[in-house]
Amino acid sequence: MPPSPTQIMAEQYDHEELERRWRDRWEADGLYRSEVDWDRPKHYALTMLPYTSGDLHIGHWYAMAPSDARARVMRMKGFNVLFPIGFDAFGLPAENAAISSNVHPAIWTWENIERMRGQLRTMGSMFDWEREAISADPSYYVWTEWLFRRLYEGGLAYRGEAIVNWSPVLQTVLANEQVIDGKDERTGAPVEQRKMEQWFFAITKYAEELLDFSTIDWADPVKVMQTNWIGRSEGADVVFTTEAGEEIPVFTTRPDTLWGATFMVLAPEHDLVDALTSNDRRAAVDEYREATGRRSEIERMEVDREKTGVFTGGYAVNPVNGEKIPVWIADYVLLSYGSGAIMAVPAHDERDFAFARAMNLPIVPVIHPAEADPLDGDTMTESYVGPGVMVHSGPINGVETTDAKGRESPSVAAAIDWLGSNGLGKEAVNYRMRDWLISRQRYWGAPIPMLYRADGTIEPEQNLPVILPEDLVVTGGASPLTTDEAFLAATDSKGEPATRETDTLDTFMCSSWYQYRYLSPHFDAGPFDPEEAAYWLPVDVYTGGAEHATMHLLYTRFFTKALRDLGVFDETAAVMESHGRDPTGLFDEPMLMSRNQGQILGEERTGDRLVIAGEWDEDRFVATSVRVEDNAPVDAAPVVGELLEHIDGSLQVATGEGVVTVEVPDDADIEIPGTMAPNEVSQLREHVATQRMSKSRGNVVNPDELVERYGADTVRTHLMFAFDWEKGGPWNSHGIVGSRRFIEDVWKLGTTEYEPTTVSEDTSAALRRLAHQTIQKVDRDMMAFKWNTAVAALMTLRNRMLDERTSREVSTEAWDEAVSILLLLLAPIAPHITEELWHRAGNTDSIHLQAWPEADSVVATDPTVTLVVQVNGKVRDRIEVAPDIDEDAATAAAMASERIQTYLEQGEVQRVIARPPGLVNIVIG
RNA sequence: GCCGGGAUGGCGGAAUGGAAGACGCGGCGGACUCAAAAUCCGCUGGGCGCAAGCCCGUGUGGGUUCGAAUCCCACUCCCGGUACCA
Repeated sequence: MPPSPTQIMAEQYDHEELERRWRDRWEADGLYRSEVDWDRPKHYALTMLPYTSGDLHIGHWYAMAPSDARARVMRMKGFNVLFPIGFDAFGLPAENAAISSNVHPAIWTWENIERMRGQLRTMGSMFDWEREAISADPSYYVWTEWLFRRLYEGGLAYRGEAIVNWSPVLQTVLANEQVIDGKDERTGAPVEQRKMEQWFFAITKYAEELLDFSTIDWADPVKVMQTNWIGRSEGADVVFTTEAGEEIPVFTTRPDTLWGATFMVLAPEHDLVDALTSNDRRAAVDEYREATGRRSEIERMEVDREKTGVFTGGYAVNPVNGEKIPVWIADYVLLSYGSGAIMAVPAHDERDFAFARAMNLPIVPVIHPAEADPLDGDTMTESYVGPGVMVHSGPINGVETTDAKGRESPSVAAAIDWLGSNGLGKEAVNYRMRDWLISRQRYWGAPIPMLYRADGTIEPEQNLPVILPEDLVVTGGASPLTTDEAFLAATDSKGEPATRETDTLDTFMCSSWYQYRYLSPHFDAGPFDPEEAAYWLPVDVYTGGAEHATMHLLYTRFFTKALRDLGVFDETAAVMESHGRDPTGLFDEPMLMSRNQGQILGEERTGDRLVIAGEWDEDRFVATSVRVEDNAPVDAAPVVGELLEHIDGSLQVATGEGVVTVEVPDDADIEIPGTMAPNEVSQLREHVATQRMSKSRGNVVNPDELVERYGADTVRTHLMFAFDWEKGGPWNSHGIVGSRRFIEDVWKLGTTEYEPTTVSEDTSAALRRLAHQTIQKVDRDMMAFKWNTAVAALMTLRNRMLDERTSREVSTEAWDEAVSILLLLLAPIAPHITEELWHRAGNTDSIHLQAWPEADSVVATDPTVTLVVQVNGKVRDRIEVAPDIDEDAATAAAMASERIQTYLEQGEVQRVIARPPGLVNIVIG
């Protein structure tokens, strides 16, 4: 028997040679250059730009490869696609590297970019590198500065006060992550909460508009989180007065309970605390304020925490009834929320109640609960927040109160109206969201282009850019900008000497507008070229980490709205109109659609199994020898188990009976098979739990090694296949072989000749049916960001094709069509191998320039479907029926089923639920 | 604490009111091989049964429904964010 074509040895799949060859070819051909073409529909796909952390890790691939694949599908669907990349290059880690490794932030950053570029290229993504933008490049940050100036001139940037982490030892401000337990992580010195002058953006002016998501398709959880973050609440501003006549404004959502206010609480940092504090209370107040400075905001907001606070000795007058009430300070009141002061109504507020009970303050109920006895302030055990009728409340006595918020509740409406007509307060809306603090007392960031004149006035620098000097040394103390004479010396617009601002900009500002810089990174007449922007804007689909839900994704929305109002898009709108594109609403939001992936965590790793000899010394075990042995039985030595942790020469070992602490003296024998003697304790492998990858944990998965071993196509396919993308999860190094086998099978299918023996029309039709169903499935899933099921559908097609290659019953036409569909659908996911096989099949132009396959719905329709027959909800039979079967016929078929008969005899048929063609449920009783 | 998300075989996951476990990893059995790897074929949620088949099963406890992994209520644990990590 002559060898069948399938038996001919297929050419070896050499991923390395093939992938490199095609990447070079694509680059030489300019395959991924995106240029404005008003005759074609555009698609701007964007993946969050990476921070220049050093090496790309698997998480970057996880974020970018699917994003790239989807952009490729859009391109095959006929869109002119822009898919750019760049680097978020300013930020704290560069300064940390400067301190720990004595390398300048600029050098560290540019070297990292160089390395990351190379790594990104191996991904085979369709990035248009000619649009690369880097936020730390002067050609970029000149426009960051320029935009700051526009916001300042437009009244959206202002100087204000904020509390910062101040390290008295380092004489600088620390990031929250640098503060551990109230201490500086580097020096261990206590950190103070200090009020400082800072620059802010007035994002709260846009709070209302930011609550409107009606024009964008973003993930629901993000919309909910942003809505809660903004935290709109309705109520009233009411002014209390101190005995000295100073005003204490408060915001309250419950102005109807003003008559129940029995005390006030100010944030310990509140400006009036000093004035209110009596001499005999000063020591206690000062001590409490200092203690508060050591607590984080998260700690302070914990509702369940035991309430603390001190009396200032001062009193305020309740404007509604003229009563004198004591003023306290407590850390549960935050300076940054509302006015930093509250009226306390312990009878009807949970936290106020807890505070009043803890401090023995009076509790006066002003709501008579519906359908219950009146409340008694002395005996209540918890605050009452439900509906009822107002009592002891002067003009609003007898008014109903409900669970509704704001004016919806009659009592709140009545109180607001009464306060208004008596000039004691007015209706107000408060937001939890604060203005955006953009000042950083740091070196490695875009300079804030402002000048301080000798007379104390300020003005923006007109000569941009303000270049960040790169000849300074980062010490970890105060920013070197604050002492650099050459940087500080400036000239104002009148030619007078002035001093430069030394704060730099929050890196979130750099990343709030990068989607615009990508359009024309070399454009020097503005932040972006209106000719490009008019065509490409807005971003059609944005993907990135779910961890950016509130901050980055809110900031970038604000930024776009602000730029719109400042007229930055006016010229772009004019260009749009000249091309017949209506710009209405196109600059209200930066990204029309947004979806977010989860995080890839480090792989869980078991520690070495240790066999330890020695003897017990009370509750610890002192080792004479430690041996690594994978399958050692539990009774091989006194202590046998997995190494969990290694701390200062002692080992934590998980044995069958719990965790044992093992002391390992210097003279103990240590034996690790497969390593060179002498062995040391430090060579033992500890257990690593799944958690975020970091260099210090040693659990970073390096994509370079995976690419070298399996090829970029396999790595891309696997990342899209092995996870629920929106969820993420721990990396598992074992599963990738399955994706590699899939790619190898595709190689086999694409490189071996197919020749049928006896063609079966049914088998051919069945393969065609599956191929066209696969088109439907893959198309739907890729559009819906369900990469894993798209790849699974392709694997299913692969499985069937391998079967039919053996059966040889499929016609050549059906076979060739299936191969072509498989390659075209896989091309966006595995761009290299599909390009190679496409060319081997005799095509001369790139597979990535082909049209996305369209399913023939007639070919894809199944001739029969399975009807599930249930009795009382349990599956008892399955019958093949026509897909268009009606209710009566389905019921008849189900009742006629042989297997069902025994069940029908067991009782009366009560009901039949028919959901043709899939299900009939017979309820018997 | 607050806001958002999650929990399904040994593992990653699929199924968003109608067949639980698609697809893949791993495992088990077999073929090929002197042998191993690779590859190929078969099986693979748990239990009972010679079998036909039956029972149980989606973090926990309750509920709605003819029918619940999916909807509702209460809870447990895990992940992300919490305003200077990005």
